[in-house]
Amino acid sequence: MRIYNTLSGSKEEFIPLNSHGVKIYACGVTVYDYCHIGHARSAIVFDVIRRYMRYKGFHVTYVRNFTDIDDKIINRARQEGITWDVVAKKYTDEYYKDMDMLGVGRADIEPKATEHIQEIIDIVKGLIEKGYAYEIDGSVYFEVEKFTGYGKFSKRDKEEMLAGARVEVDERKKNPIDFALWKKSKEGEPSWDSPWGPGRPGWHIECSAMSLKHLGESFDIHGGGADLIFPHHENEIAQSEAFTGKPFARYWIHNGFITIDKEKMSKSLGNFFTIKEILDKFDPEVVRCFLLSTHYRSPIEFSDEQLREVESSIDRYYTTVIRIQDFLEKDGVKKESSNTEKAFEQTIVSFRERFEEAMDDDFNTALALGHIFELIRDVNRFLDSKPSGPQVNELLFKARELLMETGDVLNIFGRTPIEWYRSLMVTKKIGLTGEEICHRIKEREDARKRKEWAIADRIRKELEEKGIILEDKKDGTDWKVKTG
RNA sequence: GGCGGCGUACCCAAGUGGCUAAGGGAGAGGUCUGCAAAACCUUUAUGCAGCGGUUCAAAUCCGCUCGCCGCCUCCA
Repeated sequence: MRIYNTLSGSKEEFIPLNSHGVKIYACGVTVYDYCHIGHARSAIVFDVIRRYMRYKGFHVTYVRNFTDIDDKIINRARQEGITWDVVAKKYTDEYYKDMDMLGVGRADIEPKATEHIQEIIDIVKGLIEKGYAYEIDGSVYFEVEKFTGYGKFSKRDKEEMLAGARVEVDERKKNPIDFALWKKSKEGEPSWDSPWGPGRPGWHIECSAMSLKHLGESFDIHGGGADLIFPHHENEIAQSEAFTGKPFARYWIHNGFITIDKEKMSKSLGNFFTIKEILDKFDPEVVRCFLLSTHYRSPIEFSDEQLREVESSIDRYYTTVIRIQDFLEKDGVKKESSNTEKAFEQTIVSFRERFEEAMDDDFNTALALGHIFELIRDVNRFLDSKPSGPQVNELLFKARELLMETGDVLNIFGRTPIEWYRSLMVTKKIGLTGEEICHRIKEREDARKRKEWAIADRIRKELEEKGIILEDKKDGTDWKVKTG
């Protein structure tokens, strides 16, 4: 398995510290507002990485934190006239709702900053003792100049940073780029007791404390959005390595951004969509598949049009599943096996290899999806050849299993076609019930028996206008929700 | 200004030295169908922003130019 490591700026063979266990820490969210689709991307990317690692047989310990105390939470609490912990609780709950919808699994450990105050204080104390940090008036800062490798990770010149940026106002830090480990609380702000008086943790220190506690001094993978590379991860490395004297994370994985009109989606620009807003219009599987249809490090341009296209492509999968089911239920006459059957068997045999090859290459989900859709086409082609023979059912069964198994790594394709259409009825706001549709189909079937085509066609058209497509098959008429 | 990334068909998107440049969506034509839908087949890049170079061989490596974006402040 090869992974692009931000640390080296190139793809590296992945070798876990421990041959069977992989330890992953991903930076989670600050719970002060609803999550937007960018948060979803990061969560889904690491969810897939973790799933694929498990698929490959690794025992994964996955840690993803919540930042539940920080300036933004305090500000939000002030705005809403409630306490900070109520804000944190509310948006943590909302986060879970969103992630559950999107099929993002819970991490094995989900630590919160405020549950690790003692660990944080211990590290800050240790850093002061080792001479890497200093206290000024109840706040503690990390002294960047003391840490030799500072800037290496984000490829910034430390000397230049130390010399420049003197715009800092009213700070008594030794150097403007020194960053807070512990912040003295102002009157009325939430605070915890510490050797330096009442205060709260700085932003970066919580991740050092929580990863150290739950994964140890050195672990395999650390990740998050690419905007965390500097200063967050640079600072985390400095703190952690200064404190433990050991190398921190071995592989650093960063996902790219979602863009709107080519610009980064962000809170400050206001060009964002919340997960809730999108899920009101699109099925979660569509969102998930959309986010996986581009390599995780590349930017993705968000648009409804793209989502609709993905919706149509997922429908292609479920339509094929229906075809397989119809075929398996028929259980036709058994004959000699044919050449098409042998070719199809080859496709199936090589499929898993191609899927893994794609995923092994820095989690290339876009390519993996390409292989999946290639298999779907081959299944359809095989079915069109009207195959018969002792092995046909077995092959189709195997193909369906492979699609579901690889889909499971991406956590897509996990439902039945019926569930898919039921969900589309809701997201596409089809103003009809299944019973009403069946009733119309029955009427149309009667008309067809009488060969009253005009009536039959009118019913078809009516339903289509409401978003329902009819499919006449040998033994009856099926319906589905129109996509795209 | 410093550092980094991107530019592949009508749209999205893999591919980063060598078989016919994946896959999805859209369009056109066809097979099938009472008509459809679905599926399949054919078709839409002698071409990978432009120019030059390295090489037997480049979308893929190097240089320059143009265009777009990100980080350098909180940020997934």
